[in-house]
Amino acid sequence: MREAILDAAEELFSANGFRAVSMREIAQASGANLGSISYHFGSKDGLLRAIYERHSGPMNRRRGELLSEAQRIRDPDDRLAAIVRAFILPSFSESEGTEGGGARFARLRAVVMAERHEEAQKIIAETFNPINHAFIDALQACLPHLPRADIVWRTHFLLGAVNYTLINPWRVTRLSNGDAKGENAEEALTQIVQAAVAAFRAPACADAPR
Amino acid sequence: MREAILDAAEELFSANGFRAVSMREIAQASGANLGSISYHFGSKDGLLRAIYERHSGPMNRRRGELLSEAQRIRDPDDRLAAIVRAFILPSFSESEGTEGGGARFARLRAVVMAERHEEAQKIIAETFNPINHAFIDALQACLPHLPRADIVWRTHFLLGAVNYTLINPWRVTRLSNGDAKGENAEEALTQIVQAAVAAFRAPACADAPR
DNA sequence: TCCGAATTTGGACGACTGTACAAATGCTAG
DNA sequence: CTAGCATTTGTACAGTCGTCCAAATTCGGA
Repeated sequence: MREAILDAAEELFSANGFRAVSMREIAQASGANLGSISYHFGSKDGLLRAIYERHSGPMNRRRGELLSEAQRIRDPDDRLAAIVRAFILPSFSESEGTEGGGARFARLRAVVMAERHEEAQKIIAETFNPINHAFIDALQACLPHLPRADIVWRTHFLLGAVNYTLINPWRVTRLSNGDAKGENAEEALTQIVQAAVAAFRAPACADAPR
Repeated sequence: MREAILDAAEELFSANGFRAVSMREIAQASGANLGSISYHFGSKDGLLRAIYERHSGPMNRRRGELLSEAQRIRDPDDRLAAIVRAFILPSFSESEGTEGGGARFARLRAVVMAERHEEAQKIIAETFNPINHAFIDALQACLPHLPRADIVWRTHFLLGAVNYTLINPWRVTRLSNGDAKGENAEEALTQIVQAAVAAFRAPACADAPR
């Protein structure tokens, strides 16, 4: 039952946000009793924490593997693209870790992050800061001329683009009159990698003419 | 009093999200009575709509001016940078329209957008689609070789980067150990323009090698 | 089979939510 | 001054919320 609750909660949170979903909705969707959720997770925050704990391990392991795989590439240009891809791939892949949906968990993180929920902010920082720094280091190695601050800014933008796409997949579809398909993970991935690599290759901000 | 309520609601919504803020908090923060809010705006959704109506006019007029100003630039490269700047400048400028805070309203939009609130989604689409298309057209004129779908994708990423920065200004500060300052609007603006211009100049995705 | 631990159940709790409305007040035009 | 409209006030309502708990149930090992 514990797993069913986690599944349902994850699905509902990722679709509607943390605050908007009630414990009773989760209970109904999972077929569990309201009290059972309290029994297993103590509180609503505890439930959220459990969701994070279920995913963060496998996800970060996966990202670590992809990163070190990418770092083995000799050519710096190819390497840069591979690192960017490794950085965001798990957020778009359907199956990951425990069960079907690294994308679902990524969408959950994006939505919860936007809600500025204190507990979540803390969990996210704890869980993702180390691996984020590893990626920044890898990018710095590809772009030795670039100040670290600029790299941080651009990874930040990259994450923002990913999150925005995950939160509103249909937006790009509607804005292009169906020409671009935002719900297509493959297309989103190639588009974002293409754009991000170019952004990383841009000259440093300090060097830019005003 | 009406104005005070709008001010307080805007501040609270932009800081904590729509659902997380109660009518009573708004009443207390604005010094108004709970019933007065219902009297002036009918409902909580009505209040949100009033906030949008207060800002969207001046903001879109401003963006339109900045856009046509940018479009007068001859050199396509300079023009591209100017258009990108015009696209996002109102989201970072402190004073705009009625009173102090285009940034506040932009943050509100970002937060509310992430909450997937139906009413808000509708208002945003109505209000911002036309001007968004105008910007896409202007970008297309700078980049005639690029498929329109790619341009839509990249403006989408641009918006995601802007929103993410507005929602979590401190993130980039913490991630760079204070080297980059996310709360500094000036710095954020130059960094994002630099990155976005490079992204727009990237070759089309269809032409990219796999 | 039976005991004890783990889990599920249904209901209750107080706190909080958005909304509605009559009564009181403020204010302006005649 | 006063009639009439605009606004504010206080309160009540019907729900929903997260949390808690005693009783009932399930289940695995001795």
